[in-house]
Amino acid sequence: MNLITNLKENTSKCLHTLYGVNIAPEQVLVNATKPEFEGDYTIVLFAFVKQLGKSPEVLGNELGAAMLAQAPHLISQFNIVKGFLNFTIQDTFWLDFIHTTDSKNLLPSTLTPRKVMIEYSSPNTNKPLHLGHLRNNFLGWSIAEILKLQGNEVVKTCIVNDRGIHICKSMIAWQLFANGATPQDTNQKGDHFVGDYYVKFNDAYKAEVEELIAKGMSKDDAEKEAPIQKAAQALLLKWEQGDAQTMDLWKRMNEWVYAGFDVTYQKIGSDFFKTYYESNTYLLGKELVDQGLAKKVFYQKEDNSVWIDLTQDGLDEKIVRRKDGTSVYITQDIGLAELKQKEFNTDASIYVVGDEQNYHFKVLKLICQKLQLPASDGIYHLSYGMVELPTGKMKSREGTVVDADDLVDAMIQIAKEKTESLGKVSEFDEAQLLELYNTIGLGALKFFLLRVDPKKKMIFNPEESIDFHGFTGPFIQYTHARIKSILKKTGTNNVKTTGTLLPLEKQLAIELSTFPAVINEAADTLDPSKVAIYTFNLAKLFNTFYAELSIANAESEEKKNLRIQLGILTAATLQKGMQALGIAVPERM
RNA sequence: GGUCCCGUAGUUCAAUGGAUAGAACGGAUGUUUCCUAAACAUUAAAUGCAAGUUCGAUUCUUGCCGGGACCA
Repeated sequence: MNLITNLKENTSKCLHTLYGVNIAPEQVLVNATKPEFEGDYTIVLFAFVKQLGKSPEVLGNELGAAMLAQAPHLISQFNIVKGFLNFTIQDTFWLDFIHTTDSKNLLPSTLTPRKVMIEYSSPNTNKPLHLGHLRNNFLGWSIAEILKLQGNEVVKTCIVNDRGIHICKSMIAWQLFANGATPQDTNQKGDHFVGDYYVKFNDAYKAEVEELIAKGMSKDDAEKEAPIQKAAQALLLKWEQGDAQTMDLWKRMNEWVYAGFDVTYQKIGSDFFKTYYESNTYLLGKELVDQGLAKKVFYQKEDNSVWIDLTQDGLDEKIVRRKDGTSVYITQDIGLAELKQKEFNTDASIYVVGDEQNYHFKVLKLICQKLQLPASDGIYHLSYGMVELPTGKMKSREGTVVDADDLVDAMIQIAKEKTESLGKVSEFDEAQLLELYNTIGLGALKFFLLRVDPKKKMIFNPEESIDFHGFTGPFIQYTHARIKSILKKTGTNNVKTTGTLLPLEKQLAIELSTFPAVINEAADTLDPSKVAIYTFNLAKLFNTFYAELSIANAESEEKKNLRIQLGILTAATLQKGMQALGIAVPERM
C-alpha cells in the first residue's frame, strides 16, 4: 500500500482508539516534512486540536506514541513542532522499496480502467499550424500518455475544420493570383502554400476596403461590399450546393494542406486513431433539435427559431436552430458528440480546446446532459490558455504568428549546434545524430509548453531562444543519459542491501515513491505540468546526489549496490515521466 | 450591459488553508587530476491595493485598481 495512505489510515484508526472520534483518512493532512525539520512525513494536527480540545503538544505525543506502537516496523521515531507531528520512517521500509520496485510497480494501479476519447489539434485547412496548435497537440498527446500509464484505453481523434468561409478565401485568392501554381511547382509545403493565399486574400481585401472607403463608403459597408469578400461568399454558396468545379478545387487545396500537416505531425509526433472532417459532420445534430423539442428541452419562438433556456444553470438562452432552419455551430458539435459516442462508446470524452471556448463547452455539456445523450457526464473541456507574445496576442493578419514548422526546425538546429560544441557523441553516425538532435530539440520545445499549468495563458518571447539549461527538457534528458552512462559501467544487478541510509539516498527513495501519485494527480486534473515539475525535481535531486555521492566508487560494495539500484529506478522514472509528456530520453547525449 | 479567468523576484513559472512563499533564466561568487560541467554549490531579489473569515490566507469572501476571454 501507498505509504501516505497508510499513514492517513493509521492516524484515523489511532484517533478513534484514543479518543473515540471518527475522522476519515481523507481528512488527515500528510505532507513531506520540510528539510529543515527532522522527519520524513508530517501530519498537520491543527484540525484535530480544536475538535479534541487538547494542546498540540499533548495530542501529538499521544498520537505519535500510539502510531509508533501500531506500526513499529514502519515508523522509527517522531517529534512535534508546534502543530506538526513529524514521523521518521524506518530505513528498512525504504530499502525494501528500493529493491522490490521495478518498472511495473513504478506505475499507479488502476482499479477500473476507462475508455477515454481525446480530441485534440483541430486545425483549419486554410493555414499552417502555429505555436498555439503545438501547445494543443502536446497537451492532447501528453494527457493520452498519462491516461495510458494509468491503464486506461485511449482513443485519439481530431476534427479538421475543412469547410467554411476561411478556406473559400484561400481558394479565391488562388484563383485570382496563382496562375495555376502548385506546392510542387514552388517547392513549398502544401499547408504553407495554401496559407500564403489566405494572407494574399486578406491583403487584397484590405486594399479593396480602403479603396471603397476612399470613395466615400462607410467602413461597415465597405467590409461587406468588397468584391473579393463577396466572391468568397459566393464560392461558399457554390460549395454548399455541391458545384463540381468548386468541389474539385476545394479537394485539391485541402489535399495540399493535409500533405503538409502530415509532415508536421510526423515531425512533432502526433497521431490520431480517427480523423473527423467538418465537411462530413457540419450537418449533424439536426434531428437532435427535433428530439429536443419533443422532449421539451428546447423551445420554439414565434419566428420558428429554436432555443434552450440555460438561465437556471447560470447561463443565457442559447439558439440551436435559426429561424431559416439552418443549424448553428453548437448543433453540429452535439451531433458529433453523439456520433463519436455511437462509434466508440467511451466513458469520457476530453476536448483539448482553447479557453476562449469555455462558454461554448459549458453549453455543449449542459445540452448533451439535458438531452440525456449517453456518457454526457463524461464530457470534459481541457481548456488551455493562449500562447501570447510579449507584445500580446498572435495575429495571423499582422504576421506575428509563430509558425510551428519554423519553431521546430529552429529548436532542432539549436540542439545540433549545442551538441556539436560539446562534442560528446563524436562517434555517432549521421542517422543517430539526426535522431538525437530531434529528441533534444523537440524535448526542449515540448517541455517548455507543458511545464506550465494548461489553464494559464503563457508568454513566448521569440527573441529569446528556449533554454536548454535549468527547468527544461534537455536538463532531464541529460540526467537520464548520465545515469545510463554510469550504469553501463557498473552493471545493473539488483543486489539486496541492508544498513542505514544517508539523507540523500533516503530523499531520492522518497521522491521516487511518489511517482504514481503524481501521475494520478495529473490524470485527475488533466494537468501534465504536474509531471513536468515532478520529473524536474527528481532529476535535480539526482544531480545533487550524483555530485555528493559516488556510485561506481562508493565507500562499500553495499553502498554501491544500493546506489546502482537507485540509479536504475531514477532512470526508469525519468523515462516514464518524460514519456508522459511525449518526450523521448536518449541513452547518450 | 452580463458571465468567467488572471495579477507572486528583473523575466518565465511553482506553492490540496499550514512551518522561514519554492524553482529556473538573467546578476554576483565558487567547483573538473575522480562515475557525462547540458552539472553542482553559495548569494541578492517577489504575493497589485484595502478590508473580512481563520489558531493560521498567495490560496476563501467583499470592494477597488490593472490585464484578458466570452455571451448578446
